Amino acid sequence: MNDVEAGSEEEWVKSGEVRISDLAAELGLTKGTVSRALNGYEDISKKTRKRVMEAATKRGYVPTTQARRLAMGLTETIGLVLPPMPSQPVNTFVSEFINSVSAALHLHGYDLLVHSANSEESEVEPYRRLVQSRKVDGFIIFRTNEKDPRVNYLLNEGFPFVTHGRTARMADHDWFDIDGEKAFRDATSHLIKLGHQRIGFVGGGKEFFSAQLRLKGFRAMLEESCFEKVPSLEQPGDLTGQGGEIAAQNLLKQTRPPTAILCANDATALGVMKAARELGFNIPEELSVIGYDGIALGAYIDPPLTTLTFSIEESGKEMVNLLMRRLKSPDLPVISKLASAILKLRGSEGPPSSIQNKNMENCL
Amino acid sequence: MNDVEAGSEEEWVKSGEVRISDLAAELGLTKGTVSRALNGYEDISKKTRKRVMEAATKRGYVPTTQARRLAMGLTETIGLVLPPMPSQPVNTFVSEFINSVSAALHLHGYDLLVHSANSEESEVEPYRRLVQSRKVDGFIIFRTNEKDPRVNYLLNEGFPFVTHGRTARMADHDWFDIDGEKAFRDATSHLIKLGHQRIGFVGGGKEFFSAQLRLKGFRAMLEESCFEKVPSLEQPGDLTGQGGEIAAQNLLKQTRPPTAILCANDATALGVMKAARELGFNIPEELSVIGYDGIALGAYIDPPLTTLTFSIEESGKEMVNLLMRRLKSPDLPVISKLASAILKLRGSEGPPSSIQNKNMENCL
DNA sequence: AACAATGCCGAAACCGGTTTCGAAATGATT
DNA sequence: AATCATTTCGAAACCGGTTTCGGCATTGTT
Repeated sequence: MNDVEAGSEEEWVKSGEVRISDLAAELGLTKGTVSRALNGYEDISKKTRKRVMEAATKRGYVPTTQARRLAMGLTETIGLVLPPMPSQPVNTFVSEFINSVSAALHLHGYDLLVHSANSEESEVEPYRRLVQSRKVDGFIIFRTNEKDPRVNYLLNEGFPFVTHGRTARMADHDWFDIDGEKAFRDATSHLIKLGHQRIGFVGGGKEFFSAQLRLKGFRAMLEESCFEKVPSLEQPGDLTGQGGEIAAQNLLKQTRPPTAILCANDATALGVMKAARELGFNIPEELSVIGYDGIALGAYIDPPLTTLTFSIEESGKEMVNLLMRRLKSPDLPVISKLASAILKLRGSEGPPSSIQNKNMENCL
Repeated sequence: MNDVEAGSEEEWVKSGEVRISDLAAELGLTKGTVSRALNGYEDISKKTRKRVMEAATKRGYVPTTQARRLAMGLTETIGLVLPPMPSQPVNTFVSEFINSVSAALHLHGYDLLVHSANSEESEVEPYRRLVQSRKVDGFIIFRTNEKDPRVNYLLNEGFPFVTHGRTARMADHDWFDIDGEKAFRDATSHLIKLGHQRIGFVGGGKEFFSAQLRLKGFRAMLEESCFEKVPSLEQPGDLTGQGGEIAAQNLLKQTRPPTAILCANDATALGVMKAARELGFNIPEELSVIGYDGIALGAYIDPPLTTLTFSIEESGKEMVNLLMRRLKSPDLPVISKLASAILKLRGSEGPPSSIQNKNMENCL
């Protein structure tokens, strides 16, 4: 049923042409009274309130947002600054994240202002501008670095925000994060149980705190399982496909290449798989690969990418909850929320082709 | 160089604490004069203007956006409503698009308001709300349908907008689009030159105008090349990976399956490739596959996906240009811009394994 | 020196709401 | 019936800017 057509019934009133003063004049009231009637003040008689409400709906009155915001001294808008995107293979996270954040904000009557970062200027510049011009009441920050200038700026300014991911100053601000450490313990454990003895890891740069935590989980599980440390099996990356390719080449050209590679994210894993193919490694028979992010597309490649996945929708919701709490009561102690990722087996991992020596039992 | 640290120099002034009235009082002027001085009015002496400007920068004065907007009667904000995303495999387009639109808007002093569509309510509801509450001055619409309720609503309302993609009412509104018809003529031509005799096509639903245009280009090139029409080689899809899988099964299980399949987008192509693998078709030896969208990830799969690609950044820029023009002069005639996609060969297509009969020359 | 033309700025209205304060009307109490 | 408490609404200030209009001071003209 298409309810929007040529649209010419009786006296068609263009949306938003009626102001509160019009309504007041029509009802023989002052705009102050009309405002209070509509906003549920107690000092308005039931009869008057009803009259006002009915007139408002009949005339299609909707308060002008700008005026309301000016009067109330708030913007009801949250800012989200997109970090510069160096043509990453998979940005599916971003759009889904924006979508979930926007939806969650909407439930609270807030809007989402999306700003793009200009890679030529300082990272904090967009934040500074938005704060100074008072365009937003708070920020949603994602893809945090350990030392994050954005976080420092906003903390210093006393401006509300929530991060997706932890920072060095995580004790000073609200944050939401996925427990990447536990996730990689799980994934590593899974590979060990499959019989892998040499497991590689491709991380992100040191600046990505979350990638560091994933590395930490990887190491912890290896140590728990009495694996000896092999530094050459830990390769840095940059969370892109290209970085994954380079790292995989470094790993697979070794005399004793790993039989499995854990990747700090799915983009990296795709690069790793590409490099592995080019070097003649069959996946998963000769090389197991596990990613992190759970991008839907991973299910469509060959073999489908086993990955650690989490709910982006939940992330958005939780972050908005934290932020709304902060906006309501700026002086509450900081809180945080840690959600867990689950290992989604899809086929890019399996037992190693030749289990050289089953010495994993001598632990304990 | 981290310029944001503990930040305590002399008298640190919190951003945005100074109002225009403060500035005026400090200078012994009225706020009207200060406002005109800052906004370049001609009736301000050079001396005074300089004084005002210097005081403004020294005190870090930035006008409060809400107040300015209310006074000037515009929002300087453009709305972008995300269509409901049924967990599509590849939404990379969306985030890149948002990024480029946001950047382009910023050059004109405009902000981007991103709104998510609630799948439970009517498609136009978010637009209606944004219009009525006067939160935006115009819209960017993408993923248009041939009969598009959003377009109808906004046209009826006389509200400015630009679409990415054409509609049945394309003569009545500004639009930007990629020439999908030409793109698919090119791709089809490429396959024909490679020697393919039976070419399949997996489209989108009838509601996707752009997918229909791609089909049109496909058909046109076949006809030009004197191919006979084979309806069973044209399969409907839904622009998702799953749709591609189903369509591919329908195509490949035929007694004489096609040796190449053109897909209306990359997500579909991924589904097609997945189904082909499962049915034992080697790509590209036994089946060529070509997609559309140019998602970066296509370069990482095996074989890398040949696709029709275009510049999302250019799309965003052009659309913003069209919209800004419309906002400045609402009564100008509608204009449109058609950009072209280019065929990016990556490896998922090649000559058919057995060139059954070379009868393509008998055309002309 | 008288007068018109500019240059420059103050005063005030305005944008469209919200919120505080006080007064009038009503109802309850003694 | 006089007093007090309550309900209900009007009046006005306010949010922080922009823009129009008018007047004073200065300069230019004859």
